[in-house]
Amino acid sequence: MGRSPCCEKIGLKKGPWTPEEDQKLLAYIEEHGHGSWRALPSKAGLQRCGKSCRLRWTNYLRPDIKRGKFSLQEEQTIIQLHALLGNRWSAIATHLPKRTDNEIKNYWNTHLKKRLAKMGIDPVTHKAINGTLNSTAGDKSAKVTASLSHMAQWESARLEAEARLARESKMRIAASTPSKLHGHSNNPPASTSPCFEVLIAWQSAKIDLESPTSTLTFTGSNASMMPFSMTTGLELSESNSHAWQQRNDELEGEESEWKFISKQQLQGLDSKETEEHFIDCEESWFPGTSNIGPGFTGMLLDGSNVHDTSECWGESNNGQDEQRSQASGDAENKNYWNGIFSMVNSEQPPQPSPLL
DNA sequence: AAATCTACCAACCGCGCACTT
DNA sequence: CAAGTGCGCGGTTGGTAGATT
Repeated sequence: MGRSPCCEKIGLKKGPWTPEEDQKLLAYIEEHGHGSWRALPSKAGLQRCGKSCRLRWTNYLRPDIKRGKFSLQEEQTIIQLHALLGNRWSAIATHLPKRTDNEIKNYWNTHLKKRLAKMGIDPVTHKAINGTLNSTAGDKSAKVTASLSHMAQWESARLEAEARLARESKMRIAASTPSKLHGHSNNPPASTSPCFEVLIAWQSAKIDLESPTSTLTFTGSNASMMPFSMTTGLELSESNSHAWQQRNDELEGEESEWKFISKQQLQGLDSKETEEHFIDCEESWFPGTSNIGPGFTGMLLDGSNVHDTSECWGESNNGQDEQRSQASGDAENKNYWNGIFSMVNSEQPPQPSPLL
């Protein structure tokens, strides 16, 4: 289908924004919200395309933007998430509060990509280039690659859930308390808790988990197996509740330490409390995750870490102890996903990677 | 001092998706 | 269902400042 230009190009200014233009845009959005970007420039008295205004706002003028040098932790997060997600900068940006996708993309292209290349790591695949890295890491590369593939798959599912939450949250906010500064798709408002729904998505997905190496797809249809509907937030019919509880009970034996949040627990919490509750319970959901290690980057770059994390992710020790491996399969599966979850959502500073 | 190179990053462009008509 | 519209995303470009020759 053909596409009309986003705005009349004739007579519209391009190029760097002046302080006066910034001031106009800022003042207008602070007073009215951005509303329709297409209509904004004329209303705000700007000779700019709406798209340009949106870009200027989201990448520069927004008040919740952190500028300046990236910290080591931020760098590591970017590398780890890039290994998981590839060039999905907006998705990566959701894990780096106050950083924009554009800024992250620029930083990757100008700094991190080159640095990885220098270290002998392919910045696209995050794999060693022709055995540049030590042999231990090379030996594990197949496992790492397989894990990567699954992590990316599951992270995509997780992001779907996050995106859905953001949309619904936005709608709820719009319906209840009109907010002037709405529509920050790159960085969902801090007051919402992706963590909550994300955990549900992870939990529901886990139910279908066969093994860490299984090839499965998660399309969100698993919502029916969740303790409450993804689409309605905290709703749960009695029948579904019962069915869920049954499923929960079935899993209880082998998954005893996996905690499920009851409807009553959920309803008794407001959003903030809910978030805090989940922060609190994260430890019990994912016991021992604080010792996951230096994260994916470390695993990629450091052979010793490969060993450590492969244990966390449920890799058996090369069939050396088949029986024990079989018996501990469930626990390993659990640790596998615990490790991924911990890496992606961990709030604690990762240990410095030896090669960074 | 001037010319050239390099790095950086704000901004632009085109595409695709979701929603509306 | 098709066309139109708005918006977000990712790739790319172009201007500028600093470094080097």
